[in-house]
Amino acid sequence: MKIGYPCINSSIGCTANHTFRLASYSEKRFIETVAENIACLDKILRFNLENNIMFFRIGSDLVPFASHPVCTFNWVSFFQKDFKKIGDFTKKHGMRISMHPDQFVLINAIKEEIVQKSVSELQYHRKVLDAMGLDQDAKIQIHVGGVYGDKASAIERFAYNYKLLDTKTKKRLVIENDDRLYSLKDCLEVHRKTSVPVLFDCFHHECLNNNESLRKAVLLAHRTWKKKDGCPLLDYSEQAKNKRSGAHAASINIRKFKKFLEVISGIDFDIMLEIKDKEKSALKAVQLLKSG
DNA sequence: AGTTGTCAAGCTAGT
DNA sequence: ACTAGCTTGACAACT
Repeated sequence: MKIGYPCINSSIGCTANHTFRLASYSEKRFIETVAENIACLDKILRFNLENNIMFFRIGSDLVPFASHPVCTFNWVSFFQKDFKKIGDFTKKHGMRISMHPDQFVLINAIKEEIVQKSVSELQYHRKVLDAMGLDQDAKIQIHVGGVYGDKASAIERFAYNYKLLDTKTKKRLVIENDDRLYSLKDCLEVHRKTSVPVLFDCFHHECLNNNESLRKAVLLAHRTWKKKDGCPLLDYSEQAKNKRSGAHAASINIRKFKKFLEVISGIDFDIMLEIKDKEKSALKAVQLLKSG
């Protein structure tokens, strides 16, 4: 069981998510920014290794505008050695990597243009992971997408468009249940049509479910992963106090987390902690596992 | 140096 | 018909 956190480390004074305005795009600016991001990513992963945090989600801004038409620069070959170095480092130490494109990726969109842009964005993500030389266990997680007034058709469209994706992208793609539209049950239906693994988000499941018990839900999602996909992934978060329902907690409640681990005991996952204070909560969780 | 409005992309729900 | 919220950081223009 690996513990991870997403995109940002607030302890080491750099971020791998530098971007800039589209209006100020230039090849020079682009190269400088990507170089800066990769250098920081390297630092983050070294910090993680020292602290036994063996799972990390790389932010989508690592290569800004990578899927935008403005970017014609061949960043994959230009940064090939740097990506490879990072990939070698993570593989050497058995660290897990994932990515999570944002809400604009909708492969079940009705408009063909949106589907095309989404496919390009997915291809950008998989090119990063491929350039690092990572195995099929380095995943790209997305939500199923919009409902467009008819969930059954939207799911059909997802399945149809999914089959049109290139093999390299398909191998990395997993779907996550969300908190408003696509429940675990919906995701399992998509899985039956496509074989895409289901990444279980336990906090979203609290917000939207079909009365499955937590352990039952976890088992159902776990079953959708094949051996070559690596250890099944799971997103963990908690409700923020005094915030709207669905808001992520500022810091992990280690007692709640311990209880959660007891509920899923005997079922192995790599767990991503979607908690605002990032590596700080991850450190607490790692400590808990060590002591337990 | 610090503050504030704005940023590639889209959906849904509420007014 | 229109907009806030998602979830939130980081840039960039302005004090």
